[in-house]
Amino acid sequence: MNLIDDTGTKESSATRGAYLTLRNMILTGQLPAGQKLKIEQLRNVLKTGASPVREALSLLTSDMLVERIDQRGFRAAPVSKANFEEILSLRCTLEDLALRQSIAKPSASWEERLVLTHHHMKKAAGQDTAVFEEAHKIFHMALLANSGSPMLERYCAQLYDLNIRYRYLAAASSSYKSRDVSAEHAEILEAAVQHDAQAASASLLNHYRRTGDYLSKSLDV
Amino acid sequence: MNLIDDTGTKESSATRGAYLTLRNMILTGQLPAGQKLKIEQLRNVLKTGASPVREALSLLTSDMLVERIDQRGFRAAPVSKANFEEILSLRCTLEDLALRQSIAKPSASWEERLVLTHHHMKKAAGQDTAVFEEAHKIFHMALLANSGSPMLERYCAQLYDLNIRYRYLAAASSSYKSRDVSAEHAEILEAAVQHDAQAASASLLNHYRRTGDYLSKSLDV
DNA sequence: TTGTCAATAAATATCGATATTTTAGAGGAA
DNA sequence: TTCCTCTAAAATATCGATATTTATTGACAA
Repeated sequence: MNLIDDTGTKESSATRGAYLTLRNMILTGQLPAGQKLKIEQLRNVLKTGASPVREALSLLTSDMLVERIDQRGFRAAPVSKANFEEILSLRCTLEDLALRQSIAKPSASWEERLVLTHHHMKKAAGQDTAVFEEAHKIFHMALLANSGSPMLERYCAQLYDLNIRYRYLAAASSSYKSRDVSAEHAEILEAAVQHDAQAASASLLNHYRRTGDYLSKSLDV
Repeated sequence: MNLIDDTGTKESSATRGAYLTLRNMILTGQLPAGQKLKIEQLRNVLKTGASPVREALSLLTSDMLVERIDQRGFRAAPVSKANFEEILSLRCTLEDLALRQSIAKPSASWEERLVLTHHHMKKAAGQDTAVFEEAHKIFHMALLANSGSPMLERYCAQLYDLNIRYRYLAAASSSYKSRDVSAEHAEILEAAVQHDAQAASASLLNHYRRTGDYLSKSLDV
């Protein structure tokens, strides 16, 4: 969950620490797509034994961030335009569903959380990319958090992360310039607290598709 | 994939063997829901070291068949009526989508595969439960296999497995008597090869929901 | 030059042992 | 009794070493 936690608090376990660090490295592109992930090499980077590393890689396999090739080790999952478009399309379907379910039986505490996380995200806007990304994810997940379907939310979170990876990828290329999306966020929030499922869903999908087009272009280059 | 493969061919790796065996044991209820999964105990059952066992359990975590409690080991994922209904609902949404996408741009080889797997399933009807279950899954996954979205298919396969677990659970209880579903299968196949997305989807969802009601009742007892 | 095969090097997968953490239970004080 | 606290037992998490498997290199034959 916490994107930047290497030194800070005492890691609960070596495996969990390795998992979080590796995941972060793959999402941000520090470990490039397709790269071979050698145990010995990662042992040095993470300063831990082979078992935690292997376990962390196994966990990342189910997040679809790492591929396991039997008897031949692990590699960072490859990226492609087709994969990106698949993620975008699935995300639109599943988040639309989760958002509508969340709005269908709204609760006061959920709405309060929405307002709060939106506020945090706005405050984080000026800061470091990683800090904003974290707040951005929390806001978007909060939108879906009242769906009553934990598995659906899990799928959405997974797809969200996979998408982030493409954002970092585009940011590294020159053609991508981050656009201002704060108005779009405000629009989604407003519709959600008004319990207007139709408008909320439309704003959310518009938000994703516009970013998607943007990223898609930078993948062509 | 192969539900019954303990002794047969040389296991490619200890981890993979442990993964397949454990998965099967959880799906069929040999390892009851919620049960603590002790490494030492599984080591004896699987006749392998602690590392492969731990890795297999990590992989099963992402299949949502095993829960990991940090520093406190693993346990078989619990079952509940709410969880069952969530699976059913998600399954209907996602398989509906995948089936429609498959039919949207049909290919000859896909249709041939449908007919073939349906035939195999019919032949397996009289045989052992495990054999039929395997064929049944292959037929249902074949229906979705032309969606062009590997991730969507993966989610569907995952949800399918989670559902199987409840079928075994119900079979163990007295109130559940397996009903005849061959007519329903034939109906789905027919609509699919006719490229009638509307009818195929309706039949598929009907098939799932009827089984769902059936299972749901047996969970009440 | 190209292709094949054997020997070597590298990397993975696995094991056995150990340190650390959690759980269970006994004993005692309020 | 009920609630702590402390200790012993059990189980997890992790390490270091080894066996297996895969990849690489270089010699030799076509």
